[in-house]
Amino acid sequence: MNKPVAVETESRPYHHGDLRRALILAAERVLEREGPQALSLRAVAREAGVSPAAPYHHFKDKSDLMLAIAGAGFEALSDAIREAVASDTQDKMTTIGVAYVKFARANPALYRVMYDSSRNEDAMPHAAHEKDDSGMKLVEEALIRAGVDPRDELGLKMSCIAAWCSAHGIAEMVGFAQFKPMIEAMGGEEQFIEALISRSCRIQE
Amino acid sequence: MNKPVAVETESRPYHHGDLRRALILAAERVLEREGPQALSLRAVAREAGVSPAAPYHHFKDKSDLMLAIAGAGFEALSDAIREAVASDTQDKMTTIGVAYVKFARANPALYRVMYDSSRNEDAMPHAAHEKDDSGMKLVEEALIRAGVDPRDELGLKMSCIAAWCSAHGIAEMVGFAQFKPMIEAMGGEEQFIEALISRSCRIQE
DNA sequence: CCATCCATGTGAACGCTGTCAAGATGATCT
DNA sequence: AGATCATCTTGACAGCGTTCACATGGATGG
Repeated sequence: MNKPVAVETESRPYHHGDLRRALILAAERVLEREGPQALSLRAVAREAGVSPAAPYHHFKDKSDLMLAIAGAGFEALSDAIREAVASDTQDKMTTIGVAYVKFARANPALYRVMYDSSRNEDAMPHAAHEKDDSGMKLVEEALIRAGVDPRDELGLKMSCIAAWCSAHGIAEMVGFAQFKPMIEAMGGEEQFIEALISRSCRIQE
Repeated sequence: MNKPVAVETESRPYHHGDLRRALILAAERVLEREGPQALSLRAVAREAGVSPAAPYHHFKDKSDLMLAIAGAGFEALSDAIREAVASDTQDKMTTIGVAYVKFARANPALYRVMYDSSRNEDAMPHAAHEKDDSGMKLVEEALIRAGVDPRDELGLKMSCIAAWCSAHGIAEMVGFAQFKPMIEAMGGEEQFIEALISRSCRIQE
């Protein structure tokens, strides 16, 4: 009944402990070290120290692996947002938005994987976004605190989605080279992001 | 001594016709027929009826080809926006935004290629976005017409960027499966998009 | 306590990809 | 005409995702 959990970089029994988890961790390592282009199934297996065919006993195919990695990413993102909410600021919506974009900018490769696998359309029924729904809840609360009518369920959800879309768009585009002069004019990326967020996620009455 | 300076509008085809252009057209055909996953250099060459190595005489590498395809896409997008502006509607900003998202939804594979190559960061100096700048101008005009102070250059540009980011975010996320119930609740994708756009791109005074 | 099962590993192979070096082709310029 | 040189082909290489047959060894039941 021995359940070997969390065998990170240490012991390596010839039969692996928890390869599934190890593969996801290895993937994150590869992602950080070499970027999203280099995130091949074989590279992950190599990093984890197993043969290229081994992952197929834990994931249906490559995109299934990516989905798992994305899932871990969404958990981390959710944590980041929760943390941002915990800090006491006045404008919760802006705080959340900035935290979101900052996460994306801090983990660009991971963020890319998260949304690339999300867009696979055919692979969404099992919802890599379950975790993100918790973020959704936080945004709804922030919106209510900001003055949106809590009983207007539809409007609440639409505002939430609109904010999410804006944050995503900003996250993806902040890095564009053509914005560099603009970023300098605003006094740094941080200010640039905050300005965009507060412009986009503002509540309207 | 006729040295045609790599113009893209109407340059003298050298050998067997204008392969460069033919490749871009072939790429768009492949894109429409088989989606962005299938858009390999070899597939494009195959579609154009040349050997896999032929493209290398017209493009530095694959991502260079993608950049050219993306460029054509941005031109088309710019046209779509211009057309939307030409139609007489009251809320120009919403009209532009809806046109933008509709274009992305109508050509999802192309749109993906456009922004994937944009994000390559290292490959941006030669600006696949030149064409999009014309769209930028249109948005600025719409903003001014909507009441933004024309003399506040920085604010104008920031509003423009914010709108662009929102539109991009919406374009990328509308297809997500988890929004399906929401789209139905709004009475169709068209209404859904318009609601999001008008929520995100509204001017604030 | 040993035999057996079966999830989990390996190795080799397939067809695909991007890329390059070397050679063929043929339009253009003196 | 012959020379030049951009263009295109051929053939090769490594790396990719994926599959198959086979090896391994910890858990299970007799």
